[in-house]
Amino acid sequence: MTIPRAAKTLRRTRIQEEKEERILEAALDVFSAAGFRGSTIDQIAEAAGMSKPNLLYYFRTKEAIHRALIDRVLFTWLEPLRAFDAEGNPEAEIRSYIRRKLEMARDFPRESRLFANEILQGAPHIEDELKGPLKELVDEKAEVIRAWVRTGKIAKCDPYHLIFSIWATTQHYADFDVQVRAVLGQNHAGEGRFEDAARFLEQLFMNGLRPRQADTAA
Amino acid sequence: MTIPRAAKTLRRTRIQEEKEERILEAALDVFSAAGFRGSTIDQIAEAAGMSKPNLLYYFRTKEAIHRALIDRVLFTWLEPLRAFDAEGNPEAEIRSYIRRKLEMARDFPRESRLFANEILQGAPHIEDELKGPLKELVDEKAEVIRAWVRTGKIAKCDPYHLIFSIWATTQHYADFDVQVRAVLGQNHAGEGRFEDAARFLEQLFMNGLRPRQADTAA
DNA sequence: GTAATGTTTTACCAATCGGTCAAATTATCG
DNA sequence: CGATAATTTGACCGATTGGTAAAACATTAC
Repeated sequence: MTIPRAAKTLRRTRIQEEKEERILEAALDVFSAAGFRGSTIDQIAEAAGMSKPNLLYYFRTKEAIHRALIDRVLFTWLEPLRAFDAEGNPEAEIRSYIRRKLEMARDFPRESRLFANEILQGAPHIEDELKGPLKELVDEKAEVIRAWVRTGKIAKCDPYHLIFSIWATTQHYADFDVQVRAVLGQNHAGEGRFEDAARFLEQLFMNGLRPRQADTAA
Repeated sequence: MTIPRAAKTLRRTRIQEEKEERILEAALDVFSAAGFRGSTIDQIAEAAGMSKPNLLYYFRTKEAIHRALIDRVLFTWLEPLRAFDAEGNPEAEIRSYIRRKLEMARDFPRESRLFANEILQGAPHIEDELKGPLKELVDEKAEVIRAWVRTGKIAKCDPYHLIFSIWATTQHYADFDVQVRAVLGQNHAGEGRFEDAARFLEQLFMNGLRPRQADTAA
C-alpha cells in the first residue's frame, strides 16, 4: 500500500529533490511571465518536462507550487536590503544598494516580475509577508537612514520614500523591460542599458541626497 | 431581419453609447486588477451589471474589449509627457511633470495598473503602441532634455533614463500600492503618502539634476 | 529475489472558460 | 397603431481549467 503524496514521506528521496527543483524552476518561468491566475498547471508541467498528474504528485495544488516558490525566492530577494549597513559610509551604502538592486534586475528579472505580478494584483498570496517580515526590515533600515539624516550625513528626506524610489527605479528595468527596450530601440539593444541606468541612478541619488546648507541648519 | 452585431450599425444609438461606456468602465476595474489572461468575460459582465451574451453583443470578443479600453486610455495616459514643454523653465517643467504623474497615480491607479499588467506580461497587445507612438513621443522629449543638458540648464545625464526614473518612481505609488501601504503601515494610512512622495521626489530630482561645475566645464 | 515503497501514466471528472444561436423582448419611427 | 430594427435572454457548445483514481511501473531495502 503506497502513501499517495510525496509530502507524507519524512525523508526526501533524491528524485523528489530533483523533480521539485525542476518544477520550481519551471514555475518561476511561467508565474513570472503570466501571474498566478494567468498561469496554468499544464504550462508549468510542460516547462518542467513532465505530465500534469506527475507534477501534482509533488505539489498537490497550483497554490502549493506558488507558495513554495515565493518562500524560496523571497529571502534571496531581500538580501540587498539586508546588507544595508548602519556602520558603513552612507554614500557608499546607498550607492552599492542601488548597484546591487540593478544587478538583480539584470540577473534575476523573473524573480522581480514574480513579485511585481503578485503585488500588482493585490498581493493575495503574500500579504502577510509584506506586512510582517518586509515591513520590519524596511522599518529597521529606515531608522538607519533617519540617523544619517539627523547627523547631517545625507540630505533631509523621508527614508521610506527613499527606499521606495530605489526599488521603483531599479526594478523598473526588470519589470518593464519590454517597454524600456521598445523606447530605447535598436541602438541601445545590448545590455548597455544597465550600465547607463547605473550611471544615471548613482548620479541622481548621490547628488539628490548630498546634504545641503539648509539641512544641517535645521 | 436584424443585423446581429452593434458594430454593423453606422449610427450609434444612445443605448449603445451608454452600455459601451459601462462595459469599458467595468473592464477597467477587472483588467487592471487581474491582467488580461486573469480576467474573465463573466467578471466584466457582472461588474457592468449585464449578462455575458449581452456584453458580447457590444464587444464580440474579450480582446475587442481590451483593445477598445487601451485605445481609450492610452492617449490620456500620455498627456503629462506631451505637456512637457521645450520652451519652459527646465526645473519647473520637470517638477510639474513629476507632480502631474504623481497625481495620476493617485487619481487613476487603475489606468496605471492596466498598463503595468500589460507590460509586465510582455505587452502582447500593445507592442505596436510602445514601439510607435510612445517611442516617438519619448524620443522627442529626450531631445528637449538633451538640449537643456547641452546649454547647462540641468546636470549632464541620460534623458531616457531620466524619463524612466520619473515613470518608475511615480507609477510605483499606483502599481505597488498594496506594498507601499503595507510598509508604511497604519500610521501613514491616509492619502498623506502622496504628499510625502511628492516632497521627496521633487527634492530628489531637483537636487539630483541641478547643474554642477563639472557639467558646464564639459 | 521479493516485498514494500516511491513514481509515473492513462483515463477521467466537474467547473469554468470564451463564445454562439435563436427566440423573446424592447425601443424607435412613420 | 404597426412594422422594423435594436437589445436582451436562456440554453447551449467545445475547449481548457484544476484536480482525482487507480493501475502500471520503477526503485529501494532487506
